[in-house]
Amino acid sequence: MSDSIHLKLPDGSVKEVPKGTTALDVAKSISPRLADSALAAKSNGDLIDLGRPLEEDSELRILTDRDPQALEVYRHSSAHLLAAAVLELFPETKLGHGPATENGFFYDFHRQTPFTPEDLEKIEKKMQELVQHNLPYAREFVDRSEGLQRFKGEGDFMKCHFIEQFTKPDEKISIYKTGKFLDFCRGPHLPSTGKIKAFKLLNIAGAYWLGDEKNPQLQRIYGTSFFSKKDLDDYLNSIEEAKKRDHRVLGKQLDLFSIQELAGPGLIFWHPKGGIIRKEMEDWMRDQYVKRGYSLVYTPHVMRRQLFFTSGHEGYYAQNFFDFMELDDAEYRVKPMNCPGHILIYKDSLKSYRDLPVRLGELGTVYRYERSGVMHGLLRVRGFTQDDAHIFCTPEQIEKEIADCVEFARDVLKDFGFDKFQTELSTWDPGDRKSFVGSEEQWNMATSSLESVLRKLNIEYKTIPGEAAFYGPKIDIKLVDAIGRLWQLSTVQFDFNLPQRFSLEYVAEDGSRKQPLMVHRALFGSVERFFGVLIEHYAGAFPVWLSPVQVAMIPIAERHSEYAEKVASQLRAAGVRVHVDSRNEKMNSKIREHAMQKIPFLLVVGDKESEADKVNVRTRGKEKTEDMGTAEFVEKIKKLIEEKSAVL
RNA sequence: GCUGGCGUAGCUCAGUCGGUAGAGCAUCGGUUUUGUAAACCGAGGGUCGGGGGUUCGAAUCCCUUCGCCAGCUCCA
Repeated sequence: MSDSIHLKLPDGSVKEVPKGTTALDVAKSISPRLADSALAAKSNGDLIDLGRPLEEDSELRILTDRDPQALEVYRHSSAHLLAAAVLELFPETKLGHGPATENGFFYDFHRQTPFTPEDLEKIEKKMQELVQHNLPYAREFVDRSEGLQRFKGEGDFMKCHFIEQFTKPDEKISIYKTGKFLDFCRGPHLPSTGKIKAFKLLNIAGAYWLGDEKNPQLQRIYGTSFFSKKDLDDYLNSIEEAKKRDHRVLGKQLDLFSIQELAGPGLIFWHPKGGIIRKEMEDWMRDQYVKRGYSLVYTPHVMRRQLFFTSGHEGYYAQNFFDFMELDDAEYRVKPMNCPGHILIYKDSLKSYRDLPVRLGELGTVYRYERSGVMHGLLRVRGFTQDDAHIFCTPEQIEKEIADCVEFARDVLKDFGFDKFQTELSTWDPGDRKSFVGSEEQWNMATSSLESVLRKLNIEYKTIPGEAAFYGPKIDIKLVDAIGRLWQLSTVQFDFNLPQRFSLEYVAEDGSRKQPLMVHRALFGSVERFFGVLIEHYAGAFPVWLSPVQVAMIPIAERHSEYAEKVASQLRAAGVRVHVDSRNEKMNSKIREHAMQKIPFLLVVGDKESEADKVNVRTRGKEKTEDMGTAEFVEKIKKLIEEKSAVL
């Protein structure tokens, strides 16, 4: 039995130290500077407190503010700091839990009277004070029963729940203490509150206890913290930047769409300018349908309720429907999905294997009841149009069909200006038969064909077990927008359910009747949602081909209007959307206005231009204007539109 | 749906202690005819989200309802 242990450091060196040495001791022995900047440590890959005595040989790494992993510890400690400050100010508060999150941290509190925004300021001030006091995050181990008793005595029912949930009866439990605040917590934490340099409380929100809406709601306080004031400011700025891209704000400023209180929430009015963008999106999609061998169909918006009993949707999604209506002694409903309609078209005639694959596509508008609190601009609505298609094919055809769908999806995203994606394969949970229909063979076949497609296309993907639709596995493609946010839009899904429920058939080569496989896919996802993402991605500065107004003509004085009209008609003849602004306003004011409308090209014309058949081009985002022959500009913009160029 | 916040002119917002509503931009009329991001003068515009209540009197206080925002829950 040796009293010393060996610690291997990241530079490869090995230190022999007495048992019980802490990571902080090691840091001190390396340099006082390191000891000062150390925040936590990693021992054999596990995050630990700097002050934790080391008992055995291990690989040790001291974490400072250069390690992203230290930030998680830092934020977790920030959450404890928040809780400590709340207890100082509001001692009667009961505590839930307070983890680090992707962008900060939160802590859940239970309290009779909810926190107000003024409370938030007070709490933040108190946190500042506790940082000044440089309180240690002290860890101790107590007997489970003792710990339970202590929390029970304080009425901390949530802490008791966590102890009972996460520890076994004979275990010692880990407690962290910061000032008056005691937490059942496995850590690790910073050595003391003084290490926290930059934090801000952001907002207060409700959150269900244990995430279950049947439980009472807690008060959740959100905050964030960073290693430096500068990082914090950068983050707060980036929130401000994201706000400027908000499609609801831009939709108003650029007059793209609206939602009308009188008409109802979650229902979109496409204004003329948004309508042009929608037309471009739809034209693109319909052209692609035709090019890729899809057939375009249209199905009714209101259909007999019986259809949805047959499809099974009545049972599974009744809570997501708009209520049905009665007409002539029958019940009808607005469609919440397009699949049953397409199936009726498929079934209307007997199909031969020679007819397959049948690909039926529709820009189909559906209505779904979303709970009142979940609507969000264009991204979560009650009425929307899916670029929906259903493919019916033989087992031999399935892989190619899926591969084509995935490539189609990538082409959509690319043409609309997205070049980064993440792909996910959602599979079933064989243990959860209640949530998934179909046999094990069906699931295995379907999942392996999806996998094989992704492999053949050389697409990296994440598998997410248990996330499949109840009727089959699916491939989801998430796009990454201009500021790095992820959006779920495209989906390619297997469906075992509907072919069975509707007894779909085709006649095989040998004359027997077989059931076709069915693929359900939507690439924009919903036209509304895709539009919302486009607005945010481009911050309203659309590529020329999508811009509602592509060129604004600005005659300098009234006498130049005629020439402006002449240029405009040349542009219109070339298929360009051009607006001539002949208002009695200063040129400067017109430039300002149209620049704020993010119009790609402003053409100023005066005496110089009209005499030489030229235009003065002011390009969005560019400081300098340039003189150009009219014909030259027409060719330039034609080319940009044709190429769907994202740059001007 | 839940917790909290918020609804004032077309838009962005001010409005003190409860005393009958105001600015800028936009709109309309006029003047001006302009060289690269806001010309000047004038006018009109409000059941203060809706309904009810308290009060001599309500944008302001209370109740209720609709909508919006943040988050939770949900998202086939």
